[in-house]
Amino acid sequence: MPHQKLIARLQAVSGLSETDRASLKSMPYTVKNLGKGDVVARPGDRPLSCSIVLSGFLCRQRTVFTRNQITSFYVPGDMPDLHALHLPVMDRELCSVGSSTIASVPHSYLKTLLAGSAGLTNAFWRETLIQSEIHRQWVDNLGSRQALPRVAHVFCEIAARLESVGLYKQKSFDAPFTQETIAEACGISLVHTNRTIQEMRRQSLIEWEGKTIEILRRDQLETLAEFSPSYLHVLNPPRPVAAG
Amino acid sequence: MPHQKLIARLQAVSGLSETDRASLKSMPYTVKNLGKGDVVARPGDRPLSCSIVLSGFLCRQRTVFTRNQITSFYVPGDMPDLHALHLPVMDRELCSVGSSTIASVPHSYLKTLLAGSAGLTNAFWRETLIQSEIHRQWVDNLGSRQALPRVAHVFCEIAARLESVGLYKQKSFDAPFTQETIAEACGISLVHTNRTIQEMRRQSLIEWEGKTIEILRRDQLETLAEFSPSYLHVLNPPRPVAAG
DNA sequence: CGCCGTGTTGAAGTGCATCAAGCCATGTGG
DNA sequence: CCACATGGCTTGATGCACTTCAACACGGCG
Repeated sequence: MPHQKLIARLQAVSGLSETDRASLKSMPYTVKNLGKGDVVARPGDRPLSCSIVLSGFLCRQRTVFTRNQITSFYVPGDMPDLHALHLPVMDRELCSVGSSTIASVPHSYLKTLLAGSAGLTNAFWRETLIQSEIHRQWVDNLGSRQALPRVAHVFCEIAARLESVGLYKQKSFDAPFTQETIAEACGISLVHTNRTIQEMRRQSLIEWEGKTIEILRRDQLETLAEFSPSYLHVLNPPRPVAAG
Repeated sequence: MPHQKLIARLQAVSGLSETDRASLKSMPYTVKNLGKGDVVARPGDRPLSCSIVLSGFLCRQRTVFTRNQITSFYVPGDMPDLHALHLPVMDRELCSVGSSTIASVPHSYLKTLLAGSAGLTNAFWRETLIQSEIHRQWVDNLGSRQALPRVAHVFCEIAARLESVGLYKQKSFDAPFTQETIAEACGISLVHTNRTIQEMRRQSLIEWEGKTIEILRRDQLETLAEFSPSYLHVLNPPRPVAAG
C-alpha cells in the first residue's frame, strides 16, 4: 500500500470517509525510482500526473541571480506537485535531493476522484494550504533570522514533518542532504553554512554524520529557532517538556 | 457590487458559470473601514468570516526575533484569510497597511456555497494556490537577492497585481506604504531601505512622493528584479516590448 | 592511480545593520 | 499663534555577519 503515509496524513488532518479511504487505496499509480538530482518536472512543464513521495526527499528549486534557491522540501507522504491540478504549468524545478521513490497518479484519475468527493477535495485543498503556511514560515526564516537560527529552523521543520510520518526516531532522521543543500535552502553561502553547522555541533545541538542527522537537544534547538510545530497541522506524539 | 474585483479575478482565472457568478454577486456581507495598523485577525484567532479587500492594502505579519516580518500584501479583490475556511486558526496577524475597506462574508455562507458548486470550490482553491506561488517568489526574493533587486521585485509584484484590477494607471499606483513597510517586507533595515530607494531614484527607476509610487522604467526595473508576471496567473494588458 | 564530491580552514572584502543625530511636515494643545 | 510632539525621511560613522576566493584534506570510485 504505497499511499499509506499520504492516507494517514489526510486522515489525521481532515478525517476521511470509508469510501474516500477506499478510493485512495485503489488509486492507480506507477512507481519511479529517482537518483540524486533527477528532475521530476521543469519550469514550464505541464505534468499529467501528481507525485506522491514514498521514500527520500524531493525539493523545489530555481536559479535566482546566480544562486540556486530551494523553496521547499517534500518528505514521504507529501504531494509536491498537487497544485498542478489547478495551475497546470510548473513554476519551477522539482527534483530529487538524494535517491528517492515516488508514485505517480494520473491527473485524470484524481480529477474524477475529487469531482466525486467534496471530502477529498477539501482534504487535498487543506494539504496545499499547509504547504502555504510552510512557505510563510520560510519567508520569516529567510527575512528575519541569522544563519544559526535559520539553519536550526530548517532542521526543526524537517524533524517535525518526518516525525509525523514515523521517520524521526531516537532523536534522529536520515536525509541525503549535503551542506550545500542546506545552504541553498537557507540562502547563505556554503562556507558560512559549514561554519554554522560546526557551531551547532560545538553547542551540542546536533550531530551530523553521513546521512544521519541527530538532534541532541531538541528543546534548545527549537527555542533558538523560535520553532513551534503548530503551523504544520500535524499531530505528533506529545513530548515531555524536559525531553531532549 | 463590492465583490466586483473578486468576481472579475475568479472569472479571468477560472471561468465561472452563470449561477456561480450570481451566487457571488448575492453574497451577504458587511463592510468595514480600517485605519492604519488596524488588526483584522490575530494569531490564534478563529475567524468566522472571510475578508475581501475592497480598497487599500492589507498585510500579514509576525514578529520574528525582534523584527517585524511582513509575509504578504493583499490588494483589492484578494481574500487574505480564505484559508481559514479549512485551517481555522490564524497563524499570524492580518492588518491594514494604511486605511482600507474590506467586506466580510460569513464562513457559513461560503461553506454552503462551496459545497454546492465544484466550480467555485476549484476557483477558490486556485486563488489559494496562486498565493502559494507568490509566497515561493518571496522565498526566492529574500533568500537570493540583494537589497536593490529585492525591493524592485516587491514593487514589480505590487504593480502587476494592481494592474490586474485596474489600479495601476499612467505608470503609477497609490499605496499607503512607508519605507518601513518595504523594509519589513524585504527583511532589510529601515536605514538601508532608505538608501536603496534613493539609489532607485538616482537610477530613474521610480519616483515616490507621498502615497504615489511611479514606475519610470518598468522594463528595466523588471529586468533588474528578474521579475516575470506569469506566476501571478493574471491577465494583464499586453505591453509593447519597448514601453517604459 | 587520479578524479570528484564533500567537508574544512584562512584571509580579505562587502553589504548591510546598528547607533545616533538631524530635518521637515503635520498636528495639537495652551 | 507659538511651543512642542510626532511620524516619516535622511545622513554619517562604526561594526559585524556574511560572502568570496583560494587552498587543502579526505574518502569513494571509475
